[in-house]
Amino acid sequence: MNKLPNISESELRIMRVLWGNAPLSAADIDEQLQAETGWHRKTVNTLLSRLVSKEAVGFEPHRSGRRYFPLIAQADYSQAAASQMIDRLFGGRVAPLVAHFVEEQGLSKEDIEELKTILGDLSDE
Amino acid sequence: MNKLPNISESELRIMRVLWGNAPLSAADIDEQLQAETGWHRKTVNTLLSRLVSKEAVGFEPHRSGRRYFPLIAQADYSQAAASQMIDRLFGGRVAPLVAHFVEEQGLSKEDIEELKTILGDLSDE
DNA sequence: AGCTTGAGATTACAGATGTAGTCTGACAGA
DNA sequence: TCTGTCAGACTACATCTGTAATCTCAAGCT
Repeated sequence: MNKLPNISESELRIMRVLWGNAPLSAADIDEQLQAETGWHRKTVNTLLSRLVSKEAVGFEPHRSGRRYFPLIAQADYSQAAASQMIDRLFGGRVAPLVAHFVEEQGLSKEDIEELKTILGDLSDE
Repeated sequence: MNKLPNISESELRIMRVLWGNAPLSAADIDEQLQAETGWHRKTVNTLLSRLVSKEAVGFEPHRSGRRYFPLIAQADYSQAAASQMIDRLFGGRVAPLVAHFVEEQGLSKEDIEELKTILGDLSDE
């Protein structure tokens, strides 16, 4: 089981763009992040290089540039990050997190429905 | 609403000790962390200073030393960290996180029961 | 009154991170 | 073919982190 690389906050923004829509050129990514971050093109470039060396992102040549795409799945990364957080802050259990969340910001209707469905399915087995 | 300070991974270990049992001297903390981390006393000391300057930890003089205690509540910190993570990785919704968790590692009986209770209470309102 | 000792303050130093600037080489025109 | 341009490579640099080592000063021992 190859360990997932550490991805920093800024790098994660790039990953989110790529997870949403890949492959993309550096320019495409930059454009999509402009509104959100205002970063310089070079910044996007640096982050891409770092992600490539971490093997979190890959690329293929395309015309006179490259197309980048994620090498690690969003689901895998999210799951790993979430369970790390849950271990560190909630003793490895999900329920306390949900409880916290409910108290502080409440759940949306969709969340409630979805959770009920999930729990219902579990009871069936 | 005063922003919670950023607490790094190592600093968080100190916080967890203090959340579990405060006030404590630096030596007490060091002792409790020995098994887990093997850190040098000086390391614990540095981390404590950093936490004090971030105002995450406070202290009072005691004999020829100090007693440290947390200035931010575990619940507040956990909640903030969790919702940040949920925003970044799951678009701000809890259900997808739980769904992921279920798929990857399943839920304990307690989790299931607790979640049902939480959801049940919500439906009552 | 010196000397040792332990607590906290200050300094160290390498690797990660945020955020670019500069260098270089290939393609697009003039 | 010379030249400007744009992508990517390499370099920069301040801050944050992890992990200590050294400095300083007060309390206690002799």
